[in-house]
Amino acid sequence: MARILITSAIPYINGIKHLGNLVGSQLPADLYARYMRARGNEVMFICATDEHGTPAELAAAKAGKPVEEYCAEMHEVQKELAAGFRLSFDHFGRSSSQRNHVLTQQFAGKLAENGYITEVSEKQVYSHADGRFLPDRYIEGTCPNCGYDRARGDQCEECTKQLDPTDLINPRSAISGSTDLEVRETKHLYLRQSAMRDQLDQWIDSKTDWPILTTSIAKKWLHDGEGLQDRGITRDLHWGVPVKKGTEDWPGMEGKVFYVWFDAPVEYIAATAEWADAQGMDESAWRRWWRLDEGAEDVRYVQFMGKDNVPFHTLSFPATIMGSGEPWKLVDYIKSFNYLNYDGGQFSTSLGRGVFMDQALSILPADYWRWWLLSHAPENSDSEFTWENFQASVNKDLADVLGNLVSRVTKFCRSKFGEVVPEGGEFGPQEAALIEELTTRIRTYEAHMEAMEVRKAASELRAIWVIGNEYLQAAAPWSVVKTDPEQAAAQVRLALNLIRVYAVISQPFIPDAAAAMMDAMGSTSWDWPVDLQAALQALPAGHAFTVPEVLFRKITDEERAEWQQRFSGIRN
RNA sequence: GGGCCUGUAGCUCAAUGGUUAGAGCAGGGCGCUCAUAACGCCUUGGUUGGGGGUUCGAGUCCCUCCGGGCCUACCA
Repeated sequence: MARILITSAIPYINGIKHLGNLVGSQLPADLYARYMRARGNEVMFICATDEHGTPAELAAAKAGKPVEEYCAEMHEVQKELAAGFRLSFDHFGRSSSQRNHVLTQQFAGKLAENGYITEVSEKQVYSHADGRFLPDRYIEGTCPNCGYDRARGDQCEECTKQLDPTDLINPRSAISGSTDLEVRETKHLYLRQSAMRDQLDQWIDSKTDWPILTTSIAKKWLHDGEGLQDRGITRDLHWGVPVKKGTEDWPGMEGKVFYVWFDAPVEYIAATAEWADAQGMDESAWRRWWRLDEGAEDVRYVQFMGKDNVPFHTLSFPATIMGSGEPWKLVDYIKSFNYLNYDGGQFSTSLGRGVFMDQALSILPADYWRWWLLSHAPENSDSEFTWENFQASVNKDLADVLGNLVSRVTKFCRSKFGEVVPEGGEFGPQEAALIEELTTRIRTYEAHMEAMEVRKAASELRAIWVIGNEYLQAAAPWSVVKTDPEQAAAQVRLALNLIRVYAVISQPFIPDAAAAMMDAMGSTSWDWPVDLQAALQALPAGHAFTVPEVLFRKITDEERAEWQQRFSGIRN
């Protein structure tokens, strides 16, 4: 039994996430966590809301609420939705927690002690009307290069030229539109990532089994231009972790907070501590997952994220850990994903284009979405959601192949033998062949799951379901029963046991349907079918079962057309 | 501009440089009647984006052109 620490990139607090966000981190992380638990490993699966930063403050202001209150509410909303999608976090924390404040400040203190923090005095734009410093991209103006009048302070989206906010002609606040701006001198802390470049480079080089997507992004940042740059880790905001050197005040940093990307990854650790607190456990309960000197030596740590998060997880956060000089657990494997597009374009939170988590659950159960999203996960390149594809995949895979199999087996048994596992007959060559083929395929499925090859695992699982139908067709108990009821009984007994095995191995993908299958089989035995021969005898002759409700109803053409229309434009 | 990823059947995707490029869906044919008009079997379908090169051998490696996407460090 291994110990596996799994974290999903933490979703930002300012609204409900869309399906692209879900499939890029939380959902595959959940698949892996569920599989690893099913195999008997000790798993710690952590996620949280990422609550700090300018966008959170603006979203709260827009909602007319204090930012603390806004975040608390949105955290509950996201927590509920995660539960709705059956995301099996051991803890869903908050980056605004006291645990995170303390840990973030401790890391900063250690980094300062070890000489990895420098103070830099710089000029930033302050907006009197907004009462805040403005991040570069919150300043708009006319591009000096191409004349585009909505260029942002960091880059002109029209001509792609990199800009400095002071380059803009007629600059204004993107928040209020105010032109009452002032360049002010302000002091910030920088993390000296450049000083750790070689160490990070060697560390990345040692990760030869990581996805290309992960390592190529890291390499680019390490070697591009003058190499890895130092990074500002403080901001002039109110909402965040106050800048402190451990537990001490940081002279000159009064009123400033740490940059959200400095405190967000630390929340992985803090959320584990929050978990221990919620369980009423002591410090050692969470430290054994994170401290190499307190039991984490044998932990395997896997992170899941979309490609936009890769630089922070391959460079900034490891630099924070390495620079602390303390024995914190570094990530062992980073599984990163490309983007999911929506029907010919991008999902858009601002335009309300695409399907969002709450909307998805309002029209269909979680398993439908889980199955489609995971079986089409954007692992090698961006992939695309279309309603036609969704309807076809879900109807065929879930309703026809799996759902109908359960239905035909249970209903046939009920009509010929009653609602108990029938007695009599023996397994013959046909059954032996089935068991052999299934064993091979289950081993392949396990290998794909171990390797986090999500689409391949889904494809193999589907093939395993198909074999059940092939067997029934070949065995034809509905014919055999007329001449040899004992033989038909043995065939049906096998098929019923197959349903229980399918519930066990399908559970990581479709937990609700799996539970319904297990429940219908009157069993609570979720043991993984390491020995399939034995697993197919778990339900003995005479064992009672029930015929379940239809597991997956089909999506009609009318529904598909209506949803296609409803989610094409502006979110209501 | 630079870097990276990607282009394979109508659609979604496979294929350590090594037989005749494979699956699922869709299309066509046959079978079955237990089942959610479900299932099974057979089958049509390819100049692997274009061109050039390396090699005994290229979907795979190199060059070039074309298309799609991402990143480019103060949104997170």
